[in-house]
Parts: sequence; C-alpha cells; structure tokens
Amino acid sequence: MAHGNAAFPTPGHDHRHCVATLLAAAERLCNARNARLTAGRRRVLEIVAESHSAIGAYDIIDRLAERERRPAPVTVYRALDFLIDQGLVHRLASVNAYVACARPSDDHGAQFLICKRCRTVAEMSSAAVFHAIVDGADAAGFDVSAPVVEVAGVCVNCRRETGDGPTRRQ
Amino acid sequence: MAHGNAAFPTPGHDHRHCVATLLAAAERLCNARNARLTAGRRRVLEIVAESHSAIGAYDIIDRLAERERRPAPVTVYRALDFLIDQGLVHRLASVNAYVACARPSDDHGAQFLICKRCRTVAEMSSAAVFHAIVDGADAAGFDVSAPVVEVAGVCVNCRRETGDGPTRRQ
DNA sequence: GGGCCAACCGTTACTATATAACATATCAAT
DNA sequence: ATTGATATGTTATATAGTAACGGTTGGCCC
Repeated sequence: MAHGNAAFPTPGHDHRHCVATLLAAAERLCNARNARLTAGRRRVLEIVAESHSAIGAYDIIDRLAERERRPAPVTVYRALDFLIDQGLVHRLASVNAYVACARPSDDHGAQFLICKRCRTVAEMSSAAVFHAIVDGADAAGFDVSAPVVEVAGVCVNCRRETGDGPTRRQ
Repeated sequence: MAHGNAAFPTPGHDHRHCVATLLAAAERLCNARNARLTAGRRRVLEIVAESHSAIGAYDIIDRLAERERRPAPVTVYRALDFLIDQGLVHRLASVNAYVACARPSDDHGAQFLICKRCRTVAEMSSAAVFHAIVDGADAAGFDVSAPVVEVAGVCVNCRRETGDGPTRRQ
C-alpha cells in the first residue's frame, strides 16, 4: 500500500478473467451513473482491455476493422473520450496511446509505469508521489489540478528475460 | 531546495536578461562539448526562450517565417532534437510543446508545472518526487529510465489575477 | 591548398494523431 | 407519437512529426 500497489501482470495469467472483470465493472459503473455504455463504446473498451499494453487510436481502428466496417477515426476518439470520462480508460500522453484502467471506480490519482520493451503498463497510485508533487507545487504557489506521471523503463518480466540489472539513468 | 526550487517568473521581470543568460550558457556548454550551436539552432533556441511558456513546433515555424524564409517542419524538428540532446530545451509531451530549460548544465531530473491559463511553465527538480517514483517502481520490479512528470494547474500569477483559492482535484 | 569525411541543411513527400462541422439516427420521457 | 437530448455517421481538415535523398559546409589531414 505504501507504494500504491503497482503490479505487472504475470506472463501466464488468465487474461480472459481480467477482461471479464473489467467489463463487468464498466457495466455496473455506467449503470449506476446513467451513462450509456453502448455497443460501440463497449467494443472499443474490449479492444483496449485486450492486453495490458498501451494501444494507439489507429490500432484500435485496425482491430475493429477486422470484425466490422472500418470506423472513422472520430468514432473511436468519441468512444475513447467517453471511456476516459468514465474513468475506464487512461490516455498516456507520452506515447499517444490508451490503456484500460486497472482500478475503475476509485477516483484515484494514477501514475503509469510503461515498459519500453513490451509496452505493458502498470498503474500505480502512490500517495507519496502525489504528495511530493503537491508539496513542490505549493512551494511555487501553483495550484495542482492534473498531475501527469508517466515513467518509461523496463518491466519486471522483460528484465528477467534479458537478465538486466537495474540501470538508473535520471 | 527541499522542493526543488520551482519558480514562476514575476510578470514584470526583465526577460531580456533571461534570454541573454540562457544564450550565453548555451554558447558556453556547446563550446565545451564541441557541439555546434549553428545559426539556425540558435534562432530556434532564441524563439523558444522568448517566453517562459511552452511553444509548439509549428508556432516556432511561424515565428521564424516572420524574419526569414519559412522553414520546413523537419528543419525545426532537427534543431529541437539538437537542443533537447544538449539539455537546452525540454519537450512537454502532455501539450506537444517545447520550453527552454531553466537550468541548463546540471543534468537534473525535472518536473514541470504547466499553467492552464497562461501556459507558463516552471521547472522543478524535486528529489522527493523522483524518489517517490523510484520507490514505487522498485516495489513493482520496474527499472526506471525516464520519468515524465508534467503537472497541469494554475500558476501563482494567474491565481492572483482571479483571486482563486486553491482547488485540489486529484 | 586540395581532397576528404562528417555534420548540417534544404526539399519533397509522407505518416501519425486528432478534431471540426454538419447530417442522421436512436433513446427515453412525456 | 412528439420532442429533446444523446449518440453516431460522413466528410473534410487540422496538427504533429518523420523518411529519404541530395547538396553544402566546416574542420582535418596530407
């Protein structure tokens, strides 16, 4: 808890379970909020949730085109806007891509660990990071509204594969 | 120092002094490194340094076009790549824009406070933020290479103008 | 000085990401 | 059934960034 519980998925995990849980949560949350999780939005969410990696908007379009008529970019962006508003998807500005939220429902400030090798993203929610940012901002008289924290690096699974030790280069 | 010394410029400050200092530092650093701060690169740096706000690549092109033949995008991007390599300019991924480095020469990990009203950017270099990120990442087995911290909010000058109190919305 | 290599720069074309504007369809409450 | 709000479709366009290739320049060696 001290570190916000960031966790990379183990390579062999049952991903269908992740997807099912996420979609169920999405359904429940949207229902509770009278937000319409329409078929199109749901399909976009399914695709984003298909992996724990960040996926680009145009890759989503390509995936959709495999099953249905290729949608226009704006269609996908509108679905993404909705999903982001509902806290079901996060946008990663540093890689222009999108990732399913690991913990929908709690209105958390999140930080993202983005693996450069496999693109897998872990979401952490560290109070220490948040407070350090707010403290620094306060000292400058800055009123924080939306901290963006996206950390590039190498995830635990990719490090194991190559036997890399930690290389810290700030 | 505890908070990394982030500071927003006071509205009435002598900005020519900022620019002169920055260009002098750039000259000195590039010289020491045998890096060629050519005329074109220097002009791009001047424009980026013209204000403490983030400026987009295409806005740089527009500014250049006022004084010379309009350069192709790639020309400006090449200059920016050089300036970023030399640590004289930072790229802000969350706003697709560029800002002059407040402290060239020290190889700092930086965090950026970006005002939503006036686009002014303050650079902080908080060890607390950096360590909180690394701690969280370590707990997930993640090897940090490049943390991106860009904080949207309202700067001290804009808050004074509108009499806004702090509104913290994580 | 002449030749040479590396770097820098110009030109053209192109890819990638995201949005504007406006028309049509669907839902859901009366 | 009517209506107003929300959602979606369609077309065009804006914005950001890169690839590929050729020409130019600056420093260095002989």
